[in-house]
Amino acid sequence: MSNEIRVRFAPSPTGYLHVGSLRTALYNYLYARKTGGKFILRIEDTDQNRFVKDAVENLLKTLQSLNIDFDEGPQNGGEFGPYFQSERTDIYRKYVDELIAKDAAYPCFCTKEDLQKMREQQKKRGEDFHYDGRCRDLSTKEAEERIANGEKYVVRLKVPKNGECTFYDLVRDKVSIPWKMVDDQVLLKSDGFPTYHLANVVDDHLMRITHVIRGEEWLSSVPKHLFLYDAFGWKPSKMCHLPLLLNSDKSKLSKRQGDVAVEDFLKKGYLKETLINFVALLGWHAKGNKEIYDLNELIKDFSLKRLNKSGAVFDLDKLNWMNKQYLHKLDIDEIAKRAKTFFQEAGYHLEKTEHLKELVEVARQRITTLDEISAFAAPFFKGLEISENDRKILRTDNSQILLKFWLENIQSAKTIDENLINKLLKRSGKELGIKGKHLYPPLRIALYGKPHGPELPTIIDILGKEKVLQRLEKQIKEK
RNA sequence: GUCCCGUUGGUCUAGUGGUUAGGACUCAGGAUUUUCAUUCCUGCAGCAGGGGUUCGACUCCCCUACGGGAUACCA
Repeated sequence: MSNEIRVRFAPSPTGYLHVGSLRTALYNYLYARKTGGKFILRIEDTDQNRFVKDAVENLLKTLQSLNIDFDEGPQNGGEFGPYFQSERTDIYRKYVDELIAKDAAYPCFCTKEDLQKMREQQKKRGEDFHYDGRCRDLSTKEAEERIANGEKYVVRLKVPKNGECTFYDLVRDKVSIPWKMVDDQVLLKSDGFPTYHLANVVDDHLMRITHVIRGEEWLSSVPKHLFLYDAFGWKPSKMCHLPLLLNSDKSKLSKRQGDVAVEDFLKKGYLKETLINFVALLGWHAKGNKEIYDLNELIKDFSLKRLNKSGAVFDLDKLNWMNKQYLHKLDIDEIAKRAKTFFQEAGYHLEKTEHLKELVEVARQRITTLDEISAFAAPFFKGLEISENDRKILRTDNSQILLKFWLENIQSAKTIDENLINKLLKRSGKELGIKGKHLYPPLRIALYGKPHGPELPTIIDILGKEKVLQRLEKQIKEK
């Protein structure tokens, strides 16, 4: 049991699930499932200024809808809770005291104004900002007195002044960072909440996290964390820093350049299978050329050893291609079920379910995202919007003869099926001398509103006899 | 600025001390299809640059360039 792998996804609830976060969550999940370990969700809500209502609910809902589930976390509990950091402040307090006692941290009484002044002076001298350590060597007595007097304070990390911190990252191997680049970071804020650095280390230890798998933006904070582990006398988790997800200009993937929220992609009709598959391949790849993976296959093939080192551009073109793959591939009933939401949103109702299925089948071949299905299906539900150019085609003598012929024959037909339609198509050629581009486009325009689209038998079947007759009649009258 | 990390076609990537550097997306052309879509075929295009090490480097080492990240009482 003691060598069980335990990994965590530790988002801060800022309102929505970022696709980068999804990938981080996914890799953690895959690693846990691959190794038979545990996957833990921990909410990093230590910033009271960034509190967003319902953010946690949204997060859980989104992850759930992608079938990523946790072994421990806010919803299912676990023996290492609570899993909200905001409910663990007493714990952090205790460990901060321990750090101070061990001379690894110190109280700092500098105010925001003091820091601002410090910043300005350093800027004048052309230096970059760092805390100058003026409270670092206050005597214990003085510090205790000032605290007793009710002075506001924070607790800072007492980082070494010289040397460098060397560690091994599972993705990047050996990394060295000089201590002089590491600031006396605040660990405990004046509101009593911890900063990320403290909470993260304390919780990862207490929750027995064996592998920290997170974004590369944390790489340069690792020395602070290792310093804390060391001060506490704890064994650090293994570090694994993932390459970043990038905008097409190669900057860190951000909201400014398009959608980054998983829920937005879902709303737009990207399938969960696509999202999982696509994001999994941004920074990881198994040997070989396989690139369509379902969740189980990912679990089977996943390995931290095959993580990439360099950032990956989130390419919409390829996402679209992959979504089409899944639209074609997934079970038709499943697609139909999911399409219902979009039909409902558009206010479309089909009486016969077999027609729904038929419609979804032709639609899935021609759309990129599922939300396009309502526009694709519109001609079956609403009045047709025919372009002026297409109307001209309908008004030709040729078209009028053709439409009348079809109207009469369908009117008198007992059953209308593919067989009949094909016969009529042939007879149109033989008896009327109308074929090819004089045959198909006018019929399709009259019935579907556009010269391009599904096969005629399909259109006619979904429409039903009554609507077919109405539409043919209308174009004959409107000549 | 400083520190850290990275660099195989436009994008995602496979790959080896000796390969015609492989696949996918995109794009272009073609075939099939009544149309559209699908599918299939073909094509365009790549090891950032310079030094080493080596009989031989895309592959190992160093430098440069470029890109990104970090430099908060945010995570």
